[in-house]
Amino acid sequence: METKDQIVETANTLLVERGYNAFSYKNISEKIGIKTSSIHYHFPTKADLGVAVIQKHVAALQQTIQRTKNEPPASRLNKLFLYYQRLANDSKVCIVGAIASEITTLEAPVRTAILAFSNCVIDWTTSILTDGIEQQVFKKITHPRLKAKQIISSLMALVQIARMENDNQPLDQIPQLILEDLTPE
Amino acid sequence: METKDQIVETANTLLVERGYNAFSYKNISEKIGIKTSSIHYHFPTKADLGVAVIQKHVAALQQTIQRTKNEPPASRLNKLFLYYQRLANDSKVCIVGAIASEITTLEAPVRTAILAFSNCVIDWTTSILTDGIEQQVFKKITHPRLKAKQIISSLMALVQIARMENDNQPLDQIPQLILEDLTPE
DNA sequence: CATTTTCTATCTACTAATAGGTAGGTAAAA
DNA sequence: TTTTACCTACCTATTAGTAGATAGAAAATG
Repeated sequence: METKDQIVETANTLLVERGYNAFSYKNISEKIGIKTSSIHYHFPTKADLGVAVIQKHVAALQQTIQRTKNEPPASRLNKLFLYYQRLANDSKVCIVGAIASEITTLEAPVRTAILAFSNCVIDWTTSILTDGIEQQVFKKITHPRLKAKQIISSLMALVQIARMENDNQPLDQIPQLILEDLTPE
Repeated sequence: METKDQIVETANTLLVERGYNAFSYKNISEKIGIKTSSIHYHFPTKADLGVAVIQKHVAALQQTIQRTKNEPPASRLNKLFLYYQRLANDSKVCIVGAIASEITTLEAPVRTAILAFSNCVIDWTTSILTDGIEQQVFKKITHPRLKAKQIISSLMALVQIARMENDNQPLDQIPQLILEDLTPE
């Protein structure tokens, strides 16, 4: 099962680097030294591969959610920041951002998968916010889910813009900015 | 010079709907009833067309900037919100967002053009903020340009996520949220 | 003014490259 | 002996882009 993982890993890199419509089985085959037909053996269609890539992100996120569930809200929020900071460092972007602009061209299963992942991120962020409000480390927020979406959105697009600008430390001061906005008083 | 405009207009719609790599000369030719070779006559390469589309956005933005330059900061900010709200209503996205995820696959002139447009938007937003701070309708901000980037980013990605979710009123409460954050006291 | 020439915007017909995907064979492992 | 994981060889559709013809408009010339 090593090749299969390698395919998903390579597909992920290419997808996040170039977008969905600009990566091909040929790209992957050249990178890992395998024929395109062998990739079709593991993932009959490109949609299958796309879904697999997204599901890997879901799995990783769910692990992070589990692993940090007992940490204080501020610390969990920091994990979120760290995720986007690492992306920026590697000149990568969030997979939601990578795929979102091509959504109308995607096969239904891929659309479903990316929507599920996006919801997962937003749900997690929302729960961090509501926990923080409850514990009074964050100020009251009228619509926590909307605020969560706003935070995720800003991180997502900041990373995209940063890559355009060849800036790989775009989020150095952003967490502070967001935290200030969330702090009560 | 009507066909040329029609090509740019159609290309823009397709680009914003499907992304850069998922729209083709054939798509355009079918939509406006012309052969692909005729499009090549007006725009020899796809990069030429891409640049033309982006430059139309730049021109429109510069017009808005000019037209509103004497309005109060809050009103100008509202124009910005309105722009993104209209996009969301039409299930479209900001051209920066549409192109950003494919940036590594783009021809240099297209990259340069989109970066210029992006900077134009950020510059304008920054000047709205600094004017507002000066006139004391907005609270003091340590890094206005960063704040501007954050605002634009959140709008850009909110619109993208909204289209994924088939939500075409995603920005109903966002302007209020941003304004609260900017208001002094 | 009439004619010739050039220019503009389109067309038909083509190319080489690439896309995702399929059919069927094969060697080794289970 | 069946399954797994690869291979070669192919297919059809599409891509961006080119070459060359043509009809009509505009401009230059006698």
